[in-house]
Amino acid sequence: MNRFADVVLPLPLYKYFTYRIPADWQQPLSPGSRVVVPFGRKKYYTAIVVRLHDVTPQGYEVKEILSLLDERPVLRRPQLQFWEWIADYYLCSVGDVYKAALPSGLKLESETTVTLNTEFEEPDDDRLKEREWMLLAALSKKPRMTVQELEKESGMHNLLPTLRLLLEREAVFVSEQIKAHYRPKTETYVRLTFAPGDEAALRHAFERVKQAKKQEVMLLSFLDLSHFMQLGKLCEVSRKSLLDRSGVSSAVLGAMVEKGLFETYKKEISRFDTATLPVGEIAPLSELQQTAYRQILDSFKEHAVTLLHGVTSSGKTEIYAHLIQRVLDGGRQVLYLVPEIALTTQLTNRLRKMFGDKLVIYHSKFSDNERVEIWNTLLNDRSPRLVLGVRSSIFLPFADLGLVIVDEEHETSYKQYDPAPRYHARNAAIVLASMHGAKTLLGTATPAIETYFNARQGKYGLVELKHRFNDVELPQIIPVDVKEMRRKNRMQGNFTPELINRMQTALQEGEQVILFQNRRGFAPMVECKQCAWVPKCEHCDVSLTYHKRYNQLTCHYCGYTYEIPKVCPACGQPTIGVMGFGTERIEEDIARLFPGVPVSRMDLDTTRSRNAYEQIIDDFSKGKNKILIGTQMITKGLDFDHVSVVGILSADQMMNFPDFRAHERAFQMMEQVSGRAGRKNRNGVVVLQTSDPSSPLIQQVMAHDYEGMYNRQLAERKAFSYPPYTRLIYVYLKHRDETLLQELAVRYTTALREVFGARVLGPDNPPVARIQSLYIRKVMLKMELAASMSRVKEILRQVYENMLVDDRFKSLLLYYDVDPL
DNA sequence: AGCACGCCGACT
DNA sequence: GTCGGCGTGCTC
Repeated sequence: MNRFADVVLPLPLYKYFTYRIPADWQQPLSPGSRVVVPFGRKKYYTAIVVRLHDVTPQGYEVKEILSLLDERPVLRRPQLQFWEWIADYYLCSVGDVYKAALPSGLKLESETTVTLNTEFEEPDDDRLKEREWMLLAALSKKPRMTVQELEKESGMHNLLPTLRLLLEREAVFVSEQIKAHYRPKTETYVRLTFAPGDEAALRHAFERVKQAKKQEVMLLSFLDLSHFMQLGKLCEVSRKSLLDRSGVSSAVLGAMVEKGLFETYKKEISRFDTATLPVGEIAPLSELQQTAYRQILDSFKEHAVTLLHGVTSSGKTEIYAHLIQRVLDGGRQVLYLVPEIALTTQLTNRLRKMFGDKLVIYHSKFSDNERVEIWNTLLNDRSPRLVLGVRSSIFLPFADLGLVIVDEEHETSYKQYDPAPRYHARNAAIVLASMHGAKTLLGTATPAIETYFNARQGKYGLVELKHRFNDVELPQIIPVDVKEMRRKNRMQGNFTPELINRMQTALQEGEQVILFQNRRGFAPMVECKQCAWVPKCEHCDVSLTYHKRYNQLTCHYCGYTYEIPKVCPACGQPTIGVMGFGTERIEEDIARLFPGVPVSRMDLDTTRSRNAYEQIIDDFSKGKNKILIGTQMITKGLDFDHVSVVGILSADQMMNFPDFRAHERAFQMMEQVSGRAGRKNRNGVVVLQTSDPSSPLIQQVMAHDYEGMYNRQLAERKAFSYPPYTRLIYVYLKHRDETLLQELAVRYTTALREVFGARVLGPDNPPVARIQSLYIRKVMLKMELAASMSRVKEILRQVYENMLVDDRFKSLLLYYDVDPL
């Protein structure tokens, strides 16, 4: 047996730590197992064994593993390798990945608890100090507390020095408790104290309850529920169901337990409904879907990744279902990734009907206990399963993936932005799939430009579905010139007469309306009130952001600043101003324009709770509300049958967003919301309010011309060296002293520039310049595709090392965002 | 990430 | 003079 184990700790540390395996351990340790190890002076962490060896470490004293938590590893084979890939690619520590990957119920952490010594008396010659007094007073309220609780209770900070003094006096005791988060759910069960089928004992039991009517009822109920007479059956009944069935109080049951007829015990149960569900039929595919299905299978023969580009409502889900069925039949597992907001009951119910209990759902709103159960379910068997999950479900312990589906692959919520690991679940899933020898299918109506580029280059396979299911037509899009309406003074709040009229007609006919308002931008922008001209950066082709503090315009790509022009360069009028936002105003406008019409709003504010989102959707699809106002959220995976009008309140806000992906995003959003109009044999209309109806993007949206948008964007990306022609890495620097931060950021950027030249942009002062009292600077790196990423990362590490020569640099917080969105 | 050690300003 | 604030370094 090996003597040492290298482990990952759930900390942002860029190395593995070596511990001694206790010599007397009988059970063999294996990589992927959890062990509890001491770390630092007093902490204990759950670490994961990465490898075992016999090389005695030099230069420090090795500590011993405290305990082994698992008989069998909690990770399956490619998982550690997958973690290492993510850490390496996204420039973070494996510990960061570990933290994100494992449900916290599987990560025990030590916690210091403080206990009051009741024997303690204050000595006369060495009085307690005030802080000591206060601490003891707080502790006397509850003689046993964690340090965190004590901090809260006493209202004091920095307790540890005081606590140490008290410890020396033996006024308190402290101990490290290892806290297990996961608690299996239990239920009380009841069984008879004699074996099933023991007729004599049963007769005797009836004798004993003859005098007690209620007890007799309970006994009969038990026999009924437990099928006592059927031999070979396990005779147990949950306490709850027994009480329900018999209609007798729990006191009666208690009396029978006293008599020694019944015994009760706790049993671990699943938090999920485990009733075996019938596996339903999957609807046959239409001819077009059938063709696409075959094309996908063909494509998989040559490509590990295939893009299914199918217009909205073309029935992609049915195609997925058939592919899933095929893989499950082959005995392998499937991961079906969806963006957070697309995981609706509409979708889960459909899949439940098709795949019954083979379907496992993994949602961020599940409690931690539920997540542990899902983890264990996958860990404990390798049967074919379909996992429907959000971003983080790529970390589940799959036994044998045969297929990964990434639905709505263009969705930006697949990228984790904060905290580390800053990974893209679509791209990571592709790597995961290849580690399993599985295929990946990316599906969307509006592919990310990077993805479509890969497909066009032949790196991915490409299958297109250009028609909607049942030949429903794509909605008609009517652009309305807001600028003109404003000039003619015909706007009513944010609404053009065209939109109001369309809404009126729809409502009169009993139809519903969806209004789409892009999320309130956090980057203030400047525009010409007269002609809607928006200033752009000469070098980056990106709208400029307005910095109130300096009364300047900045490009948040290259950091270049501009003065605000006094008159508009386009129309010559002195009408330049900061763009207004009016999210809540929409609701007010509606109340005035359509008094009495029931409205609901769906955005981050109104969907915080676990059920609010479902509730809003449910109310709307049942017709309780007639108008739904929403942000991006409403664009996802929702099928409403009575929506005939979709209003896009301001295309400008999306198009002018200070981001090189603004047009791509705007197109995707508009195309996706349009898809909500007119389903079920009816055509819908989309009213698109814009100040520039003739702009190419608006034209492309009108024609549902993804290709056109793609080609035009690609040309711009090439001209300005953006992805997919380059790879981006952002370096974030944070410090609470802004002057120092600025100085160091400039020095860091200069150092990077010495190596990478013009590929380095910045430092930029992002619009959200301060988070939690830390100021932020952002440095951008644009690398050619041909550049060796490992080399680039090596240089980044090197430059950072070199900077550390200056002591002040050590207090700087630095992290990377690879392939940022 | 914590946690301990060590050096400086606001109180006794 | 002491105490507690906070910057810095280390953790197998």
